Amino acid sequence: MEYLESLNEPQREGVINTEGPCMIIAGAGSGKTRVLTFRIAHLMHSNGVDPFNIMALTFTNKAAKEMKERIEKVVGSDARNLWMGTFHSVFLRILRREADLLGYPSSFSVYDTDDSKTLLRQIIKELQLDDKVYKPNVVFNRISGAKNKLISWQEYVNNPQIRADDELAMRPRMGELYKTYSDRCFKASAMDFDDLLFNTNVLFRDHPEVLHKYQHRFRYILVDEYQDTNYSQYLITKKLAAVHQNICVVGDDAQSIYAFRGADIRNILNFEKDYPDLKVIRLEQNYRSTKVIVNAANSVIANNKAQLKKEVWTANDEGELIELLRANSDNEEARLVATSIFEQKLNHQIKNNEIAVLYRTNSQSRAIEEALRRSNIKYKIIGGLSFYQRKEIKDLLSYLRFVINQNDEQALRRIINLPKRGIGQGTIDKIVVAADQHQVSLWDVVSNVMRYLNGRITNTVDQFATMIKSFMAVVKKKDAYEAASYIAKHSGLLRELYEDKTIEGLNRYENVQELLNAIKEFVDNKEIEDKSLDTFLQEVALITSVDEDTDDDEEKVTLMTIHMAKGLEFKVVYLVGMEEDLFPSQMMLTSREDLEEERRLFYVAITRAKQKLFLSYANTRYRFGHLKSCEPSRFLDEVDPSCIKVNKKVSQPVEMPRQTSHYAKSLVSGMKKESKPAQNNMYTHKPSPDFAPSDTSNLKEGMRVEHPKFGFGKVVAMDVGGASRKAKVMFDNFGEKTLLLSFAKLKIHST
DNA sequence: GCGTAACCTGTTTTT
DNA sequence: CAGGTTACGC
Repeated sequence: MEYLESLNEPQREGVINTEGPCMIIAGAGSGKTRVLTFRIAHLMHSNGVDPFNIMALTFTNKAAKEMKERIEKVVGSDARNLWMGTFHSVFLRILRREADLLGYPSSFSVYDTDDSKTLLRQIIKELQLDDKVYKPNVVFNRISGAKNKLISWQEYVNNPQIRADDELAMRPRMGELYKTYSDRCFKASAMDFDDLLFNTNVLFRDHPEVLHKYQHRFRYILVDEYQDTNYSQYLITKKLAAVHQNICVVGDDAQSIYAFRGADIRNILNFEKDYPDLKVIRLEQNYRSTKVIVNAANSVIANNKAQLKKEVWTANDEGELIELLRANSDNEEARLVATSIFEQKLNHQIKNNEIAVLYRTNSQSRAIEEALRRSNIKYKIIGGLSFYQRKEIKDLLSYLRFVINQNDEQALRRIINLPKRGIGQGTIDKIVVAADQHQVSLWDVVSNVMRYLNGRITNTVDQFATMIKSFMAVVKKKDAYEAASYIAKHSGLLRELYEDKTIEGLNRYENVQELLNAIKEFVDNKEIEDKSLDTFLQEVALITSVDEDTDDDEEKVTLMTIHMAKGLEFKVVYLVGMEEDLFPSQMMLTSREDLEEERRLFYVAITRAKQKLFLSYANTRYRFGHLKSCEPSRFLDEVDPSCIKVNKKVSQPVEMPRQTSHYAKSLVSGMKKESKPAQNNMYTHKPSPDFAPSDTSNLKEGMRVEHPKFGFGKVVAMDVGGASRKAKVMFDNFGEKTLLLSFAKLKIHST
């Protein structure tokens, strides 16, 4: 096998140890994808395994596609028969096939996060609950969290611990919301993202014969990015692998950054317990980055307690030192980055597409964009609002969805008055009431409106129903493209957009055309047999922004969040906004685990760089409309100082905020970092490990409170200016701070 | 039912 | 500050 020649020893082990459970701990840049690719190729090529018997789960559809292409290069077109994709897409496929066992039609809809939250907003309103207490976001996260831990609504309402938690959080009716939400989704023949995994578990639990079928079919199971799987995903793979035990997980605990989405790092930390004869392989040699970058990353991650033992090293050159750019404002930071990029291109012949600017939050992209535009540097932004989340796209998709699945309530509500046809909130309410009274679906009422309602609007509603019925007929006869363009034209959506001559309207029109083009491409694809609209919708449900094709032929600097950068690499990386409260994010500072996840995020950012890393921070930044002073991030202190060079080119003296971190102080005084951290700074206050923020609705002047970062303090004033609820607190060590109460996490200690 | 204007509120990451 | 929501007048 000539491909084995190009691998180092542990990599080869990872490729040829195909039988039995196997865990590959792959440090950043250690050639993980290569090993995975070759492992699959080896299975097929040398061991003669039918690709039909292999399931490979990846983190994004894009990763799956790329890996498939790479495997194809080694073993040929056989690779197409591999089951490869994200957990969501692979099990969506299985669920469609087995849907009737769960009481769903196989054409069920998939609700995205938007649909879910809209539905929750409706339910909260219907139950007459206060949406300030039951914030759709909070409720959604709570339900999502439960589902990811495989807690059904029945178990949820019957669990005294959970009930106590909800009551403590002043949200006693959460279980009811969970139940209603589940009911409504089921009635709408819809599953949300979490349901796809949850219901797969239900399917395997309640239908042993189905589980059995897939257990025997998938003799080899591979899971990439295992550190980012949640309990639900963990159990699916465990069950599927139970018979053959040929499970191979690949991951890096140091790069687990999705706990907020339910990822459980313990899945990888405890993997050994499930499979006592587990073969553990460590890929510790980094082929990607310079020594400086590897050392810096190691020095940072060493601060985390929860991690698997591993030592990443590299035989690469020492490389250039990391540069620290200091700016007085976010705009100046952006200018410094732009200037530096210009210099890199000029002096080191670096191309645009070898450069990335990474940030913690999407909102930080603005300043950078502006500066790059002014410097005539081409750039592209990855992430943010995805194509499939745009209003006009969701509008047309809702039409298509509804024509396929008339139970889809969210889709119906979206399109019934779009474009405006005089069916307003009042009419919709009447329809809902009628449907409820007669115990029929909304579509039953709409399609037989004369039977259930009377009055002026029945005519309009009836016209709408007739239109939908005609669409349903078209879909039966035509392929996806013809059906979709017919619907786009005859629904009036295209006309409305066409008549909008503003630049935005033009854009939207083009976007819809683009969607139609995508459908055309789907129809023209020779590999797909079934060209119905139905099939297209199934494919499209799980497409996300990462998967979208970006015009790579053009040379552009890449701008994205650190999360999006996982799995990518660039010669030169700029990590901007290295400020306390921003990175680590102030929302993540309540527990040690949270801080460790932020630190892993920092680790991911550093290790994206192959040759050169720039870190930057600003002393002031616009945050929610106001200019705020910022302090350098504590993370800067954690980077091995011998890896950093402070950029001397900053002309203006750096104005320091009142509370400066140790690192900032050492910069001012020109001291080396060996000196002790200053007393009374943020490191000295450690919130108790069980720091649970109190409910602050009764917060009053004079109360003594604890803040996870600023420590203890006393409330000196309430409701200071502005519309939002704010409190002014005098902290023992940090002076006076004004905190936004909806946002700040405070623990009340005494009155 | 619809459009406008005043008003409110919030800030993380995304399959 | 900006985007979303509500209230009100037509």
